Amino acid sequence: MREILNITKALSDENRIRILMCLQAGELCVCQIVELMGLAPSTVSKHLSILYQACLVESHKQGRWNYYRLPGAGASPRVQEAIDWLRTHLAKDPQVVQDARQLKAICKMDKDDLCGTHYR
Amino acid sequence: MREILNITKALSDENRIRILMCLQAGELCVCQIVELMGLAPSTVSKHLSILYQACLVESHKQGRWNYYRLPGAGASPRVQEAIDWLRTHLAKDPQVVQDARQLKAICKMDKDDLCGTHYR
DNA sequence: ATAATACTTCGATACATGGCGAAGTATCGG
DNA sequence: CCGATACTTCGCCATGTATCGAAGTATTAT
Repeated sequence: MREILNITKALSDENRIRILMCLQAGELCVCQIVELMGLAPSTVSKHLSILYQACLVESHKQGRWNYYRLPGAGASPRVQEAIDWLRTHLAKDPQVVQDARQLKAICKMDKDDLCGTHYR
Repeated sequence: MREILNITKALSDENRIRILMCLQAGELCVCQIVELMGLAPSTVSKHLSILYQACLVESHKQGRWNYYRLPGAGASPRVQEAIDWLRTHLAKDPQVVQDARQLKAICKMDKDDLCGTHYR
């Protein structure tokens, strides 16, 4: 029950769902997600940690950058099915489609420039 | 997105998930759910209205009793899949199993006696 | 009608959650 | 080592949510 609730609670916030949907395109580093969502880095970090606790994302550190991605084939069925459910029913969602479009632009930007705009 | 969030928000509370799982056994009237959950009738009513808004339950009135049940075959895939996901991954959950057991006893009780204990 | 029943809605309260900025941590460049 | 970078954690505040009891509504019994 605890694990199921971790998942449903994690999915009960629009911003966290948007983050998950964006990760369909491949792994992203935090600064890219911050840019996309237009939220404070600390807020995004919190969202990511909630998704991580629920096993809805995996992360790995590479130098100064933390990358997050959707869980791989080794993930539990309850997690995979939950993500598949979202993918299926949000594929045409306007917000999700727009995020995917904006994400393409963000991925073309230089990562150093990106982070530079979030901190000073 | 709104509909998906209605569902995930509705499922982000343990008591509401317990209610849904109990309805697998068939439709129940509010007083039976109140007895099972050990919550105030007003609280249960609120939970049921949230589940109803999310289309996760259907209801019909029969005299003074309001019955709630899981959605039928006409329900949207997103709702059916969500409920199936819960069923699958909570089938052996201790709380869910215990609720199912207690529910059998409650269904044998007289409905008038049941409601009599919740109001005065 | 009147009273009782079976809820639902309302109002208040306590706790949980999302948001931010500031401070802390880990890594890299010079 | 020292400063800069890329986060994460902490502390705070505003909003949202779960809960209850009280009041309101609809139906049935007398």
